[in-house]
Parts: sequence; structure tokens; C-alpha cells
Amino acid sequence: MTDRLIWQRLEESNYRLTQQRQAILDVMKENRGKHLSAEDVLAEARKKAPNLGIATVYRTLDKLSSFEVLYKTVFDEGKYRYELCEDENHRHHHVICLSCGQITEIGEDLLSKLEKHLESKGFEVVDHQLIMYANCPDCKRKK
Amino acid sequence: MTDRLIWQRLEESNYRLTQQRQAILDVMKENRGKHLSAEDVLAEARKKAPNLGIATVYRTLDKLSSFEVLYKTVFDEGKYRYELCEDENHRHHHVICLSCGQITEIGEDLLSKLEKHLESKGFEVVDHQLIMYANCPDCKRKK
DNA sequence: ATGAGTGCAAACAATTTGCAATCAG
DNA sequence: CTGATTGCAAATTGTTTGCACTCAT
Repeated sequence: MTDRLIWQRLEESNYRLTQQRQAILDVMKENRGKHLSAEDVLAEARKKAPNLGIATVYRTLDKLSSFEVLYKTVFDEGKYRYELCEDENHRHHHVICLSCGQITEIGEDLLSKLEKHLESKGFEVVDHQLIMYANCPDCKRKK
Repeated sequence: MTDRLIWQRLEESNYRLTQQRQAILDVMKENRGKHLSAEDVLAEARKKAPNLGIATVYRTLDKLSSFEVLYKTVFDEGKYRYELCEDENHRHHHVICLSCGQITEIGEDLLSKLEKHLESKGFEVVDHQLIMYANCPDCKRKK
């Protein structure tokens, strides 16, 4: 997602860009493609805004998610993770390595067939999320 | 999943089948295809084992998941839901209605193409989970 | 100055753990 | 008997909220 587009989303929403929010947004931009927990973000963002509180982190991440600047996702570990949006409307698809926990993106969107099938049954598909559980190349090699 | 197979999994694991565990397992069998939270299971199972505690429910659900008798899944609401396994190795795929929250199963497995792609990149795919966000036929109609 | 935004601490929700009492083999 | 299992309550974890204070306009 481009800076221009992020800006546009924030402006549309009349969202005041304070130091804390700037710091959090910077962290998210520096970690494109990674899936950070609120604690991860807090730790990183405190380097720029030392007395940032966890409540502000949650409030900001939730707001940014509602503006579609961030994705808010939950994996099997049961806590939320946030990531800068890459395209306009869709969530990403992920591969989670069962050995090391590394999370990789799946770039392709190979789900249109399935989507069509559901639509033929009367559903209106809005979004989807695919998670593959795998051993990543490194871990596969080590075994 | 057949009773026979469930039994087999429990025996393999040397798992003592107490009244409480029996009650919980019964609830899961009576709710095939549904995704129950720990509280849901507690409420149902207490009809059979009245002073069942929530801790036992969690302990049992986790054990049964680790024996591959149950799936343990987390949706965006951020809490765990459990469901009787249907086949041997794979999770199910779900459609979540964005209006009413109804969760429907996707029976088909249309993901083999993607799986092959990942394998060609060196991953060893073990399992996968697909969640579609949609408006279900009823809600679509109401709009 | 005024309302939006903050940090802190307390509240909450879901889950886990410690422990003494109980149960099954 | 003996170790596994239980229910309860307390502890933990991740997240949310209330509130007095602070900041940006």
C-alpha cells in the first residue's frame, strides 16, 4: 500500500495524526508483510515514542484496521496480529510453518473457482482468508 | 467421524473415559458440523454431568484436539471453537456470514492446485484452512 | 479554550494452573 | 492403594474501558 493511499484513507476519516499514531504507522510500514502482535508494535514503537501505552496501540491498530489501512487477523495461537494492507479489498493468504512458526504470504489468488461456486448457491462472497499449514523449505530440509 | 475411529484414537492414547469426558464427547457428537465454544460445551454437557467445571472442559477439548478427534479453530472473534473431526487429516473450510455470523461448511476441496504450487517452491503442505467471508443466501435476500 | 487523544490503572473475557479432594482400576 | 482426574478458585494473557490529564488546533 502506497503512502499516498494511506494518507487518503486517513484524511477521508478525519483522523488526526499524532506522534504516537505516526510512530505506530511507521512501525507497520517498516514491517510490510509481517504480522505483528500489539505487543510487538508497542516494543518497536516505543523506540520512537518512549512512553507510549498499550491502550493507545490497541486503539490505533483498531482504528487503522477500520480504515482499511491494516489487516487484523487471528491465527491459531488465538491473538490478533496486524499487517499493512497491500491491495484494496482483500485479506492475504498465509502459509504457517508448523516447525518454526514462520508466516509467509501467498501471492496468488487461486480461489475464484470456489467463489463462483458459492455464488451459484446464493452466497455473496465479500472476502476470504486462506491459511496453509506447512513445513517451510528450511524446516523441511532440517528434518 | 465414526464412533469406531474415535474409540481407536482414544485407546491409542491410553485415555481414560470418565463420565465428564464422556459427556463432553457426547455433546460434540450431537453437534457434528457445528463450531462450539468452551462455554457452549459446558452448558450442554452440564445437562449430563451437572457439576462439570470449565477447566475440565478446556482440558478435555484440548486433549481431544491433540488426539485428532476434534478440530480446534479460531475465527476473527478471537476465541476457540471446537468441532468433531470429519475426515482423517484435514480441517474444514468455512463460510462466515458477515451479517448474521452463521458458519457454513465448504465441502469441496478445491485447493490442490495451490498446494502443488507451494510444494514446487519447497514447502511441505500439511493442512490448510480456508475462511470465506460472505453474506449468506438469507441475509443477501433481506438486503 | 475545546474536543480529541493520551497514559495509567482497573476491568474484562478467555484460558490456564495449583491444589486438595475424589475417582477408577 | 495409587496415580489420574476433577472442581474450585486464583492466576495469566490479551484486550478494553474509565478517567483525569495533555495536546493540537
